Amino acid sequence: MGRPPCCDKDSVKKGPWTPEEDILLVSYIQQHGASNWRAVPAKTGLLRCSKSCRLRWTNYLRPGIKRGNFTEQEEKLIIHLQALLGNRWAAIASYLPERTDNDIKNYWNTHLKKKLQYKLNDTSSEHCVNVGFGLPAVHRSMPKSKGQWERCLQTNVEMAKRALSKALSMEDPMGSSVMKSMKYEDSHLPSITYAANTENISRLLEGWMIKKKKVTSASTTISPKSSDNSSTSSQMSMSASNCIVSPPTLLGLEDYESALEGSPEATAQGPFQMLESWLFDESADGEEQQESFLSMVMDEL
DNA sequence: AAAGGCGCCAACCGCTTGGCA
DNA sequence: GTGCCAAGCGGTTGGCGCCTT
Repeated sequence: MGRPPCCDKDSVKKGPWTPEEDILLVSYIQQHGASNWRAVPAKTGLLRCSKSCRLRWTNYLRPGIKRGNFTEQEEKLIIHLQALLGNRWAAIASYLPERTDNDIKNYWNTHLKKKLQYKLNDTSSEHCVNVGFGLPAVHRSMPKSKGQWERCLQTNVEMAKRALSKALSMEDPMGSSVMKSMKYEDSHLPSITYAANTENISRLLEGWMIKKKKVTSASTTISPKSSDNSSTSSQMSMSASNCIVSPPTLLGLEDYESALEGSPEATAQGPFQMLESWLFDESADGEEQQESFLSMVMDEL
């Protein structure tokens, strides 16, 4: 007994979406909002399953999505965040306004992973941690012996902290530009580079975006993707924002904490203290701490 | 010019999570 | 407490286009 299919597979269309389908979906969502996906195929007449509709909207049609080449800044931020969070693409995407988790995941798998592997091969393999900025996830480069493993872990934690520090640093043009763009996103619209087949849709949505932007521009809360351009897309990214507070899951919490005890950085003052408790203390109110951490960082900018 | 290889990315699959009755 | 359903998420796949021979 396998899992039942999410939809009636015989009558469901698969493969690339046509512009006509896109328009049907967009106009439905304009009228009814992006909720109750199960009803979407029936109401729109689309021969697609609800999941497919949701995915199409989330990844390509929703306003405010930037497509095309990743900037160097975005690339660096992805690398840093991947080192911190692992393959939690939704969490990473929550720090990159305008990019979807799918996009980031694809970019990581096709470009960044290879790039980093190449760099790693270039550098010495004698140290247990070849992890600088741009390293794979913390849990990836685990040496075999326990002593090595612990040293490695400590270094990784420190690296991760440094990576975030760099990403958030005022001095670092990348960090500041990213954070500032998060803060002031509402004041200047990004250059949207939709793929050819969605260009028309984006034009179609333009008026709607402007209308929605007026409603949301009052919001000044600093949290990942908090300044999404539309109320609908805010809805869509809500879950992604919510999930960023969990610590990496492949290593035990105790391991992280014991590793931190041995690290001089563990006693660091300022934002890192909050970052650490945010990262490592699951029992705490993570969301609240995350908010205050980010607010603190933003205040410093 | 043609064929095969390869990389990229849109879309799918299926597991997990959260909400509700 | 339990089961069901909808939605979220990450891994994987398949097709298309570009590159190389």
